[in-house]
Amino acid sequence: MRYASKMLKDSSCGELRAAHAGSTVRLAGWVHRRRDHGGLVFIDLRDAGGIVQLVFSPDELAPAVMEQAHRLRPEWVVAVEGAVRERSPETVNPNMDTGEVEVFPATCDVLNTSPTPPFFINEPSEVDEHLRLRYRYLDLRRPDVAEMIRLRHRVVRYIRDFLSERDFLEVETPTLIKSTPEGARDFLVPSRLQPGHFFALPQSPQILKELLMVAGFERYFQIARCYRDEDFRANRVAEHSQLDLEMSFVDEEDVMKLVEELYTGIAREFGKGEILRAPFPRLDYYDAMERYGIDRPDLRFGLEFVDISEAVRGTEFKVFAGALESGGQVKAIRVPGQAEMGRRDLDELTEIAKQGGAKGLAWIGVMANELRSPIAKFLSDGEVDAIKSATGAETGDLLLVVADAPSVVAASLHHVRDELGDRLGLKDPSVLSFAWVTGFPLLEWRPEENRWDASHNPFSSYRPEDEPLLETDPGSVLARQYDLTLNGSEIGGGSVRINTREAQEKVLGLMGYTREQMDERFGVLLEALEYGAPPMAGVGAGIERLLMGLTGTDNIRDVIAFPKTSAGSDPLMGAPTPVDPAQLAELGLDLTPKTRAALESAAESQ
RNA sequence: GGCCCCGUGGUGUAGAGGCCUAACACGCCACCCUGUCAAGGUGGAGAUCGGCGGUUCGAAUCCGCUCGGGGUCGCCA
Repeated sequence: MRYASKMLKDSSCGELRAAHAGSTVRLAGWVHRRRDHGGLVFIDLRDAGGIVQLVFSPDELAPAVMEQAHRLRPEWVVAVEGAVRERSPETVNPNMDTGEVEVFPATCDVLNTSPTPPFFINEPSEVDEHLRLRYRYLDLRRPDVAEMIRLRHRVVRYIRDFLSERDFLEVETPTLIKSTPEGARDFLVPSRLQPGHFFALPQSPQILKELLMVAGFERYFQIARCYRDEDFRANRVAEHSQLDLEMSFVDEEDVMKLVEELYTGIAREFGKGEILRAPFPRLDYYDAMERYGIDRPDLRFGLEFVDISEAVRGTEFKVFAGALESGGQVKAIRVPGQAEMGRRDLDELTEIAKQGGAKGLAWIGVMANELRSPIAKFLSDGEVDAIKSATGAETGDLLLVVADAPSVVAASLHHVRDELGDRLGLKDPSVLSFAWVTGFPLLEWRPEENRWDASHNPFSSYRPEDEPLLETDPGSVLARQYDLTLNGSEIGGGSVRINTREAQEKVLGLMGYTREQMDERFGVLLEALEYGAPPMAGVGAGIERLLMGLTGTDNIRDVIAFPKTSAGSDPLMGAPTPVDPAQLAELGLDLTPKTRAALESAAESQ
C-alpha cells in the first residue's frame, strides 16, 4: 500500500515481513486485541491491510508511554512509530501473515477511543443479523465480512478491464425513467415539477441499452443498479447490481462465448472452487424440466427424475392411477443407499414435497427380500419390477415418488432433490458448476389473464423457423434466449433481441397489447427499431449472485456493503420513514385516510 | 397476502408452569502478572426474559394480539 508523505502512517500493518526488520515505520489503525501482561503489553493493531503485533516493553519505554499502552482498549484508534524487529524463532506466529515480525513502538498516540462494541469485531462469531446491519460500519470492520466487499471490487474491476480490452464502452443510464407496468412492480418517484406524474427506478436498463445499439455504439456494458419492488428471498433484494451488456451484429453464440470466457476467467481468478465443466454444458429447457423439474438445476450432483408413469399404468393404487387418469405423471428420484432413511427424515421430505404442491411423497426402500414402503401393499409384483427396472433401483436404494400434474411433480421433486443435495452433502462447495440453459419457450400462457406473456422479456427474439407458429401455436415458439446458471442459481440471462418494428409489434400483440398501449409503453423503442436498428444481443447478469457462488455464501446480504433486511427496511439509516406533510404537498400527494390512521396509531404506540 | 422458525445481561446460548432471588461461556470493570498471540489468575458489575393483553394461586415457560428478524409459497417480464 502506498501512502502520501503527510499521512499519519507510512506502512500498512499487514504488509510487514521479515525483510522489513530493522526499519522504522509509522502505523495507524484500530486496536484489534490486547494482551496486557502487567509489564509487557501486546497489542494487535489492525488496519485495512491486515494485522501486526505491537510490543510495548517497560524495559525500553518511558513510564508515560507504558501507561498509555495499558489504557488501550479494543477498537481505539492509535498511531505509533516504532522499529520493526524480527521475532525470535520461538515467538514466531505462523498463523499470522505478519507473524515473523513485531513492532516496538517508541511513541503511541490515541487518535480516538471507542465504547465496547455491540458485538465481537476481533473474532468470528454468529451475531444476530439485524444487529449487524444496525451497526454495519462495525460489522464491516470484521475481516471476513470486509473480505467479501474487497472481493466484490476485484471482480467488478476484472469485468471492467476484460470488457474495456474488448472495445466495450461503459455507459451510464438514468436511474429515473419511465414506468412500464410490466413484470415486477416498479419503485416510483414522484415528480415535483409535474405533480401527479411519476418516474420509476429501472428494473434493468433493457430498453436504453437497445437504444445504445441503435445509436451505433456496437458494444456497451454497465454495472447497473436495478430495482424491483417485490418481496425478497435469500438471494433476492430490492436493489441489486447487474452486469448489463449488449452487442450489435452478433448472435447468441457470440454472446455466450464472450460471457463464458469472462466468467471462466473470474472463476479461475477469484473462485474458491474448481469449474466442474468447461466449456459450460448446455441444457435444453424442456429437458431440464423433465430431469430436474427446474430450469436452473444444480449439476453438482445427480438424483435425476425418472418417469415411471408407464411402469405403473393400470395400477390399483389410487394415488398413482388418479394422477395418470387426469393427465398427470408419476416420477421418482432414486437415492442410492438410502433405503433405510429414518422415518423422521422421510416425513420432513414429505413436507418439503408438499411445499411444491404435491399432496404427498411416496417412498419405497428397496431391501434385500422385500420393500420397505407404506405403499408396497398397493403395488403388484409386476409393477414393482417395472419400477425397479425403470429407475435402475438396486438393493439398498430409496425411491421417492410424486404423482400429480407435471408442473406439480416438477416443483415438488425439485424441492426434494434440492433438499437431498443439502442433507446428503452433495453440494460440493469446492465446485463451481456453470451451465447454459437454452430452448425456452418465447411465451407462456397466463390463464387467469387469458393472454400470452413473455417467458423472459418481451424483447427477446424467436427462432426464425418458428415464425409461422406465432399465428398457429404461439406456445411452441422457442426464444433465442439463454440463461447462465451456477450451482443451481440463475446468475444471468439474455437473448437475441427483436430488431424490427413489425416483429416486435407482432409479439406484443400476442401478449394482448393494443396498438395504443404499445405506443404508450414501448413507443420509443418501436420507433427506434424503424431507424436502422442493428441485429443485437446481450445479457444481464447479477453481480451479487455471482459473488455468492464464488464465496459459497447463501446470504445475498453478505456481498452487499449496506444491505436492506428481507422486509425491505434499512436498520442502519432507519429507512424508510414517514415524511413531512409539506414534502408531500409539494409533490401533490396525500396519504389515504387508512394509511394516515395506521401511521398515527404506530406513532402513539412508540 | 399465506405458512414455518426465532426474539432471555454487551454477544452467543441454557431454561419446557413453582427448584429462576434466571444459569453458562465470551466480553466488560478492578487488582495481580515481563513473551503473549482465543494470554493467564483472583474478585466484581451487568438481563424482570421484544411489547401489550390474557389463562393460572403462580408465567421467561401456556394462549391471543402486536413489533422486529430469518426462511419459504405467491410474486419476482
